[in-house]
Amino acid sequence: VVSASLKDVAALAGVSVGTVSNVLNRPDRVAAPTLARVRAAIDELGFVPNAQARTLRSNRTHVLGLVVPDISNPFFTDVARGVEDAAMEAGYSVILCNTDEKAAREDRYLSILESQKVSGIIITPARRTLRPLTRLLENGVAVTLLDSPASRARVCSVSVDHATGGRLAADHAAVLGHANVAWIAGPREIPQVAAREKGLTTFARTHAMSVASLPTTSMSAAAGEAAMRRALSARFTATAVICANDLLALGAMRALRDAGLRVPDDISVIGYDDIDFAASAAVPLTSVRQPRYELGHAAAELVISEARDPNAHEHRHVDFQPTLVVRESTGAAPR
Amino acid sequence: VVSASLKDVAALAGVSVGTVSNVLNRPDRVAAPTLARVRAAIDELGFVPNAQARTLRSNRTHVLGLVVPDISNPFFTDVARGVEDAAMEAGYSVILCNTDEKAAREDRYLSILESQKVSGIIITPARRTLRPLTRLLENGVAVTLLDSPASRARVCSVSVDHATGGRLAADHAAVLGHANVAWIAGPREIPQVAAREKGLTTFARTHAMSVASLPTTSMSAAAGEAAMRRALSARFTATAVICANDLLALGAMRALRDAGLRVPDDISVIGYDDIDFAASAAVPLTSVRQPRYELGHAAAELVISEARDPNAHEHRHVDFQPTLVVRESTGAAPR
DNA sequence: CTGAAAGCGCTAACAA
DNA sequence: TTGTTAGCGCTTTCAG
Repeated sequence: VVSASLKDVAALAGVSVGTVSNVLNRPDRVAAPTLARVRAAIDELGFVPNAQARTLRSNRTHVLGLVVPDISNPFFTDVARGVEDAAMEAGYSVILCNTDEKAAREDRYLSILESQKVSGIIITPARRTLRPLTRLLENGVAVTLLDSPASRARVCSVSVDHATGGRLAADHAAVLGHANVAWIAGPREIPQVAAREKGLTTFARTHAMSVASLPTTSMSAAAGEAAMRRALSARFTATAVICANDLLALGAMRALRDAGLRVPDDISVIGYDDIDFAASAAVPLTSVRQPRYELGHAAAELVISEARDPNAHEHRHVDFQPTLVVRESTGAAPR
Repeated sequence: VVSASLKDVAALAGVSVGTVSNVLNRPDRVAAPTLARVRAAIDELGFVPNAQARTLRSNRTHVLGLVVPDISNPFFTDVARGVEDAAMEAGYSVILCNTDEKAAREDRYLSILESQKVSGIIITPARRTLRPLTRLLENGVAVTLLDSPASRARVCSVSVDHATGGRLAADHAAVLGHANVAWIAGPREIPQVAAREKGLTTFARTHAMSVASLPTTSMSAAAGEAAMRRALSARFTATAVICANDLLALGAMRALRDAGLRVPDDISVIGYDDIDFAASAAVPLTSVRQPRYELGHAAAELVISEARDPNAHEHRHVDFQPTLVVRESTGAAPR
């Protein structure tokens, strides 16, 4: 069996292919009776237009590429849902591309997306440059950057104000009376993390708060646990621990518990991201929330708007504000 | 700017388009010097073949559809990674479709996938029937079912032996001396959950273990916490709690902790899925592991193999075995 | 081994 | 309002 084509529909309805095409694309240009007849034929044959052929001729696909470092990270999963929903609302579909932060994988995927003639790409690039996207941009593919500090002159972007996020965490600790905090930092090469640290330390400098930085090599729970354990084994005077993400915080809480310290009575813990598991941790975690779904949704809207009308389009930069979600892992500083 | 076409390459290399096509698809049929010349031209122009046009003629895409109920669920996230990696290895890309278990969304996506002429679909259907896939199947689209009990006569499938999973959990509890266990059940309509329960109760019947079933309306941590709280407020004699998934287990542990019970000293807890957070919970969770990534990888391999050679293909059913991962949340029954 | 030419399903002029 | 027709970029016979 082979699926019905526009020609088959035309034959069955007793009209020309041009008319069927009009029924599909400009129904207003078609007389009512003809319209009805053609639509009946379409239903009868279960005709679904071939998107490839349509593209070939009209040079417009309804496909987007979403390129992220790691879809198993709950942050990107929720972003992906936002992208997908916005895309579906606009009649677009989404090709998912996972780079694992590997430049080679990214290149491979960009080439596939080019070959698929996607009309837009939403990307958190593996490098800090738009270089690999040059040819796509030249060919008129709409690109929106997702939470990336790469140059924004030629593209739209959506991002979160991570400096504010860092400040929010510090401010919350200050209000609770914590004057000595530890910062479980994550790798400093990650730009989002660097921004959070900046917000935190800037606040601390102007509020008589001392910050002990505990770097880690990854953003995992294991890394957080190890860092906390190491810190506890030396003299440790902080009464609050602020972490670069929730996984680090969950790990840190495990180390604290093993050391016999109670959260929040002995020590407060603050995370970042507000992943779903933050709420269901043994001690529900206070965290800085990023609007992940909204981030993805906005990115898709931007890229679709550019794809639809490249000429009228002006590049925009949407900056989301993080919010503090207070749960049980933070309390007043012990005296 | 518009991207280079095969014709441009042909002109630059001084050969015909047919020869360029051969360089792309059957390089062995081309003389070495010509090959070199054409490849140089390809590089110089940065030529990337147009997949749409290729499809139109050859009627073969290199695109798969992945249709899942909920990509925010870590289970499906990891499955998706498996699919994606297997697809990439074989030169395919993946369109991601999230149904939210809504029939209407599923229909919409299936129509998009048909229109995109994907060569294969991996799906956990929203209904228990293949009906919505009929036309796709008739048109020769390869379909593989993902952990679904829908009819398997006409398609490949991959699944996990959930009855064995239930038995593994029960057996582990029995070995530790637990004779009274509670089962936090989740919604019974979910077939995977029903199978787990069956494995559990079958084991219990033949091993003098009593099972108190605590149904919930969802699979969330909140539901697990509520169920546990409710159970504790009545007389509660179980020394181990087995949960239909890890989220329920994490919620249950929170309720236990609030009630002043220690895990595993006073009561043991077993989860299901072994999501990443199971390991980083406050008390690392003993859980029944499903090979999620492998499931996705295998599904993609099956569907690609069918897509590549539909005639030589025979439908296969790959059944994965779950394994028990023992962590700190289980211990000997208190006496 | 290479070239010429037909045609995949559709859209977009243009003509009627 | 509808029909006719020329391609979109590529693959694939079939000749040479």
